[in-house]
Amino acid sequence: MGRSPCCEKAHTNKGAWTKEEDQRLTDYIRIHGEGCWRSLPKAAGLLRCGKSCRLRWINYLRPNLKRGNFTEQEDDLIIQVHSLLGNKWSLIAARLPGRTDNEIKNYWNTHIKRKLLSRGIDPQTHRPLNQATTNKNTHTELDFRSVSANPSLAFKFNEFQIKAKAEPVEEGNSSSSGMTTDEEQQQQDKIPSDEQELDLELSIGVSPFGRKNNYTTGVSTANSTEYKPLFDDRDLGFPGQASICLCRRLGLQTSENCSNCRNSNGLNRCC
DNA sequence: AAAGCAGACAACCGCCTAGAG
DNA sequence: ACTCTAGGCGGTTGTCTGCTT
Repeated sequence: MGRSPCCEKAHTNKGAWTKEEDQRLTDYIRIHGEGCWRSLPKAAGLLRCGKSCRLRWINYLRPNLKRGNFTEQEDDLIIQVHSLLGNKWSLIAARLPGRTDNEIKNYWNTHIKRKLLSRGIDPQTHRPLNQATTNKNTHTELDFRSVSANPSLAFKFNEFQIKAKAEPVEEGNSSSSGMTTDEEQQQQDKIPSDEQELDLELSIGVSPFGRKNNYTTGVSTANSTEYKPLFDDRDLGFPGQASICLCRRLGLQTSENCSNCRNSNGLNRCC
């Protein structure tokens, strides 16, 4: 038995949206708000799939979207957060107000990938290209889905605060990169200093605050490890959006340019 | 001026998860 | 405990646009 289609495909428009469709969707959401995407097209008089409406709204019609070129600062932030989270576009987008996950994903694939390659850096591992083939799994990409879906894994994260970069998540002695500990150490020793700056000590654990989907970061210093929620939708103006504030941890000395670090009074609130 | 090509990005597809029943 | 559904996400595709030949 196959998967049931998300909508009646025979009577839905596909392809580019017309101005009239945009207007209908915008008007409807202004009056009724977001949500119930499945029934929205019919209610709004649109011959579109609910998913398509949601995507159009989120990626194009939603207010406060920032259009236009990415700044150098945004570039750097994307690269650094990507080095921590991997292809978690929605999480990366949560750090760039006004940018969408789709926009960042496209920008990554068309600009940043090339930029990194031209610098001799592997876009997936964030390591020098000549190391990329032997060191593919040693970056700090975190599989949040597997953590949340696997209670025993979640327990491990909670109990032991496993360091994502330094130790494999699976039990046993197999290294994720297929190298021995000594070989991995040798690879680490070869990494140029500027690369190592990106290798923040990142540990994660299930949120001690008991909020759903609040994964935490642990930032180790010489004396202690500080754990903070990675995202808390209360920190943002729009509920449901995830927030990760890493600006200090990513090396920014001030939070002046991080809108998520400032409250409505312009005061620093989370760094 | 026209054809071919590459880049950019909007939109779609299919999978996954959470929550309701 | 199980099934079903809606929403969300990441990967991929399609189309448009601008540049080069």
